[in-house]
This record gives sequence, structure tokens and C-alpha cells, in this order.
Amino acid sequence: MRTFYVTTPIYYVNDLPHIGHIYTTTVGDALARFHRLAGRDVHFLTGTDEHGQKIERAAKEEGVAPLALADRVVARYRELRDQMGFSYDDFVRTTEERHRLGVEEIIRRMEARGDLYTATHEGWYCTACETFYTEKELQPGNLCPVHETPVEWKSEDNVFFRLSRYQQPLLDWYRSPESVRPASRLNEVRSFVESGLRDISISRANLEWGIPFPGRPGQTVYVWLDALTNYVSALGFGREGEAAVPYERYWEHGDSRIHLVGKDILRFHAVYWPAFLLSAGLPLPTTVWAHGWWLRDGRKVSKSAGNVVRPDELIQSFGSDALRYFLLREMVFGQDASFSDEAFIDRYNSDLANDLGNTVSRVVTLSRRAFDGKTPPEHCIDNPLIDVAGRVVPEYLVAMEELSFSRALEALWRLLAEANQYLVERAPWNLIKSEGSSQKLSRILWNGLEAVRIVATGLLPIMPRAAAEVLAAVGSPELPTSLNALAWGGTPNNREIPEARPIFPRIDKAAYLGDAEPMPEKPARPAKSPKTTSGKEKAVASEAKEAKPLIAIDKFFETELKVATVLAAEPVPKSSKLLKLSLDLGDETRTVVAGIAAKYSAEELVGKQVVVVANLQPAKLMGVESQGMVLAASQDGQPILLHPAQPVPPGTRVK
RNA sequence: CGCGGGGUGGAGCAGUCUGGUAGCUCGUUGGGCUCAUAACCCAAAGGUCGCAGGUUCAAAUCCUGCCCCCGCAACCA
Repeated sequence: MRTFYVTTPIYYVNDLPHIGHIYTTTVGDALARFHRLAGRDVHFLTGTDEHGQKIERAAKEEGVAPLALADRVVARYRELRDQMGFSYDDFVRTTEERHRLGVEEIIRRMEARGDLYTATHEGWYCTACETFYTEKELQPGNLCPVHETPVEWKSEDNVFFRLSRYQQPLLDWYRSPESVRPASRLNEVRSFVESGLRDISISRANLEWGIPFPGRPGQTVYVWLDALTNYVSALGFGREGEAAVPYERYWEHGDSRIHLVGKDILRFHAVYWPAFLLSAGLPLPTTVWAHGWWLRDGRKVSKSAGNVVRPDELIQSFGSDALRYFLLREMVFGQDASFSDEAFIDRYNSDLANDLGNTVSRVVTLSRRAFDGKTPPEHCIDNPLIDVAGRVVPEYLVAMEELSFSRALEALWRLLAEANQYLVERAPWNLIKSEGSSQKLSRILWNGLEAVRIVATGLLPIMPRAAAEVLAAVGSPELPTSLNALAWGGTPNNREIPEARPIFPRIDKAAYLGDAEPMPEKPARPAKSPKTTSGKEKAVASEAKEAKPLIAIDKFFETELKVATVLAAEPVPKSSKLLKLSLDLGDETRTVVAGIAAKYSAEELVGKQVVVVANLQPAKLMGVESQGMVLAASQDGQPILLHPAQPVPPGTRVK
């Protein structure tokens, strides 16, 4: 039996599940279910990434153990399994022993290959955090983002991986169009690798919360090597005997090894991970498959914008299968798609309620009425719907193999549309009146039921629960175990069928969206549900906003604030946000760069008075030295400048 | 020349790799049907496929150049 191994990324426990996690896992689930029906030996893996600085720190702030913090988020993911009907075979946590063993083994092999070496890593270092920060993580003025104290330039010894050695082998791998998909992503990755690879650091000193680096005391395995290895460690790589069997089966000798990833982590999966595998002498994945992002009302989702789509409300309001359907139908795999309540409801009503639900309903009602609560007693082997099904099913199969779920669903829906058309043409409701339970009527209604049965069978991987319900409704309650069930002719004759009830009741859009007022421009607002319990969720992940301690007044006076008059202003070249200001501070003139260009033009500022921090360490921005900071209120990311209420002499102290 | 995505009937999108009658959903208009979840069916209106060149018998699709929008990154000291 051919094997099929599919993975989602492991999710970082720093964040609660959101629509992106749900999407990837749904894709994995649909694939896994499809391939099981296709008769393959499927192994579907997901899990969580639990190590690292962020977790360590968040746990410390809350005064709990890092593992306890992770446990909480993991519990949410576990709940999601039932809520969404995910059928993964295994859930790996990077804090598990089996994972550690896998990481240790892969490192041993990379070491044996001679690909690891120790070198000095330099960077900005906060002693309090015992951590390096990149330039961009620092607060203005070279301050630690956590402690807001100055960082120092420090060097530390790290283990490095000779990534540079694998440039050519990777490029060789990319010659196969299967390696990275879709093709546009393959090009992206290839050009990145062609531009040259530098060795990467794969360990950290002074990181407690992680896997100790084998053979390098004081070093901890760094995040990506740790996390990526889950794909083999979960299978038992690095273990003996029985425990290693899945690894042998699904990876070493497996037929398909598929990683589903978001485009944001493509580089790690399509460059670093294969390089690690090459170094360790393990087989590469057959395909790294990247999908796009979900946008919210057309805008990028971010925590700070507060427009993160969380699944609970949606599942509660529409049901998990409706969500699964929407995600797979609306997004063209690989591209970005936009999530909005309106789009969701429109899809739901037109596809699920009107097309699918209503078709089930009419077909079942007619059959029951004409044939005494049963499916029709006989059927024919020649009718237009057979031909349509014969065209639609292969299309569906190809699309599913290609992860083109939207196309697969379109194909199924074409059969549904044809069935409706067929019914209208034959008008069985008239036949019931004119000739009663005739042979002709029997055949017509059976065809209708059969078309729905085939659609529902195709929907099993997409909407497992709803599809099963539909199958039961049309008199085929036994769940198919093979894609052979997509062949025409499966509906039994003379089978009792239950009374039709709405599987997808229509949603009153106006009522759901709140006010019925049809807005010409829809406001980007979060979903509103009467049953919302939004407070709970926040409590779970509470980032523990530490209360800032009060400071003494003399501390405040360390900051020297002065009024200054803008003498001249000009945009900083090639910058979108920066204005270069010449400021009169009374006894001196200074150049200050301010990130206010989005809101203020250079011209309107000349002559205005502003408040500046006068004793700030100078810093270079886009090549221009800034000798101070202009104060502004920050509203939704927009700066609002502060002016004295009436003109004062330049250089006047502010306190 | 920083990286990427996009520009297709009123809206949202597919189609572009592998050129060959421009397609889907929603919406609009008219009609039909009354089995069904105010559903379903038919028909119609509505598109210079961002612009300009080029290749070709044939271009939304391939090539060249340009314009516009949206993310990301570099910059909010």
C-alpha cells in the first residue's frame, strides 16, 4: 500500500489558534481523508512548538513553568480537534522525549558529516535577559525591548551549520517541480538560494528553555533546527525497534512526504530543512507545499490591528463543517484570500443552504412522498446525469490530488446544478399527481438521490460530518471506505429514508451582521454573535501585561524636554515615513528626524512649535543623524504632534 | 531599480504554467415552476481581460516597456 505522510507546521504556543492554523490543519485533514479514501496508508501529523525565549519569558512573567504555559495552549489545540473534526494521527510536542531523541540523532549525524562548527556570534546583548537582539528588535536608543535598558555589543560562541555547502544540492533538488509548490514559490526559493547561502547559527548560549545541544555544554538547540525536526522525530527517528517503525515506513521508505506551510515560513521548510536532511543523510520531503494568507476584510491580519480571526465564534455560529467548506472553497490554494463575515454568509447561503441543502431536501421529500418513505424501487442505467457525473468525478479527483480544493468543489457543484436542472425538466412533482408512483418517476427521483449521494461522497474529505449527514439523508447511511463510491449507482432501492430536515439552515444575513442597514462601505468589524464569550479567550493567553512600576520625579527629570521651533523641514530621501527637521532650540539648532511624514507635510510644519526630547542619544535613520525626538501622541499608528498652547521662546523647558 | 502579491462585466474572484468561442459566485432585469431551506430553472443586460508595443493564422494567456493598488522589509530615536 502506498504511503502518504502529510504534516502541518507545528504551531508556536505563544499564540492561541486562529484562522491561519485552522486553515492549514483543515487542508491537511482534507488531504489526509481524501488519501485514506483513495486507499493509501496515511499518516497525518500536527503539533506544537514549545521551546524558546518568548515562551520562557512569558512563563516567567506569569510565574508559571514554561511547560504549564504550553499545556494550556495545547489544550486549546486539542479541543479544536473535536470541534473541527480533525483526523490527525499524531500530535507532537517539541517538549516530548521522543522529539528530543530525534533532534539529538539528527545533530549527531550532521556532526558526523562535519557540518557543524563553533564560531563567534556577535550582536546586541541584554544582560538582564541574557539574550541577543537584532537591530530591529531593539527599542529606540538601543534599549532592550523587555527591560528598556541599554544593550551592549557582545559576542558569544554558537554552533554553526555549514548551510553554504548545500547550495548546489538544493538547487539540484529544485529541478524537480514537485519539490516546492506552487511553481511561483519554487522560483522564489530558487532565486534566494542562487543568491548565495551563508552558514547559520543553530544554537544559543544562555537559553534555558530548549533542548541541550549534544556534545556542546552550555549550548541549546536553536528554534528552527529544533522545530523542523519534529517531522521525523514524531515518527520515531532517533529511537530503536518498534518505536522507529513509523519513521521507516512513512519517511525513509515512504512514497509521499508532504509538508504544508504558510508562505511566511517557506524558506525554513524549503531551504534549511532540506539542507539539514541532506547533511544528516535522510530523504528529502517529496513536496513542500505553500499556501497564502487569510486577509481580514482585505487587510493583513495582525495582533496589533486587533483583527485576528479566531475560530470559536465561527464554529459556534455556523458549524465547523461550514467553516471547513468556506476555507477550502474560498481560497485558491497558494494565493491569499480575504475573510469577511459577509463573504462567509454569502457562501454559506448560496452554496450550502440553497444548492446542497435545498437539493437534498427536495429530492428526499419527493421520494418519500412518492414511495412511501423509501428510496425509489428501481433505476435506469442511462440518463443525462450519469454523463455529467462521469465528467465531474475525474475532474474532482485530479483537483483533490493537486490541492485545488476550490476546483474540486466547483466540479461537485456542477453536478448539483445539473441535478436541479434535471429535476425541473422532468418535473417529478407533476408526475406524482398525474401517474402516481410510476417507473418513470422512480427512475427520475433515484437519479436525483444518486447525484446527491455522489456529491456527498466527494465532500467526505471536506466536510466529514455534513457529508455523512447528507448520505444518511439520501438513503446511503453506510460511510464509503473507498473512492469507488464515487461511481454511479450506489443508491439502494427501497431503502427507508428519514424525513428531510435542514442540514444547512439559511442564515438571515441582515440579522447576523447586526443592523439591517445595508452599508455601501462595509465597516471592518469583528464578527458579532449574540452568544459571544470573548472575555474568556483573552484570559487563557493573557500576555500578562506587567504593571509598570511608578517612578520618582527625579527620574522623570532625567528626560530633558524643550520647546523648539521648526526652521525647516524636508522629507528624507527614499523614506516614506521620515521628515528631517531643523529645529531652533534657542541656544542651538539641531537636526531631528521624525517618523511623521505619513501625517504631516514638510511645508505645513515650518514655523510650528513642537516638543522635543533634547538629551537623547543621537541615532542614524536612513543615513541621517537625528539629535533628538519630537513628541507626538500616537493614535492608531498615526502621530499627532504636540504643540504649546501659545507660542513660547524656543528652548523653553517643558516639565 | 529592495522583496512579493494584484489590476478580468456593479461587487468578489477563477482562468494565465500547457495561446484557440471570456468563465464562476453574488447582484440587477424579465420569465417559468411550486417538490424544496423566500429555495429551484430559463433568459437578458453588463467586460477595449491596467496601458503601449511585439511574437503568432490566433494573446487575458508568451515577450518587452510603462502605469496604478496592496502587503513586507528598510527607516517611526
